Formats: sequence, C-alpha cells, structure tokens
Amino acid sequence: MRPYVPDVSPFRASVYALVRSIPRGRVLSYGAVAALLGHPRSARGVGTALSGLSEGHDVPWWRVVNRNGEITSPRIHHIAALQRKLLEGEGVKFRASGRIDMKEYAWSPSPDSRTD
DNA sequence: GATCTGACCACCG
DNA sequence: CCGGTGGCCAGAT
Repeated sequence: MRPYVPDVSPFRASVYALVRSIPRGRVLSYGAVAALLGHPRSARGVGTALSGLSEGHDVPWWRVVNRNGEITSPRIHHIAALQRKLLEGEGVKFRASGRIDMKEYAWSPSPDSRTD
C-alpha cells in the first residue's frame, strides 16, 4: 500500500516525486522542476500540480519558488506566509527584498546533493 | 472538445 | 524596477 498515491496523472506524480526529493533547506524553481522532468515548458503545470495537493500528503511544496527566489503562492489564502515560515524554519534566509538568494539555495539533483 | 484560469517564464520598453 | 505581451501547458468547467 502506497503512502500517498491518489489517482493522479503521471505528470503530477512525477512532480510530487521530484519535489519530495528536494533536501531540507534547499529550493527549486517551478521552471527547474519542469525542466528536470523533461518538460521545460511546463512551469505553470508544476504550479497547477502543487495547487492541487490535498491534505495528508507528504510533499514539501514550500520548497518550490519562482525563478527569482520569490514566493508566488496565493497570499489571499495566507499560503505565502506559511511557505516563508516553513522555509525559514529550515534555515533558508530571505533578503530584505523578500527574496531568496537562488545562487545559494537552488538545488540540483545529481552531484552537489547536500542531503542536509 | 472548446474555453477559461493560473502557486510560470522570457522578452521588451 | 515596473508594467505589458505572448507563449506554454495542466486542470477545471
């Protein structure tokens, strides 16, 4: 019996799988996630996939930000505030501009994997 | 299957 | 930096 595998499209399943592999304290942009999955033009699809998460999942969705290291989650649902909180809780620091230094926190699956 | 929406991105001025 | 535009694509209706 699988942990959390509702009936989802393979695309969504792959997004969740990759996001799950992002180490603590590291982040990935929507575009990067899409590219790593072999769909360089599906950045929006990644956002859609994450927005469709239900309760009880084990996907660290907060480790996905936009290409500028900014949080683009819906503020009206106070999701953005939660995301920032969770990231800071993992040691990710935000600059005064409210952005993350992608040069430092952007993660890449292969070699430099600092599983923390 | 047509149409709309959006937690994206690149390009331009 | 800010705003506008076009393109892309997965989901929802």
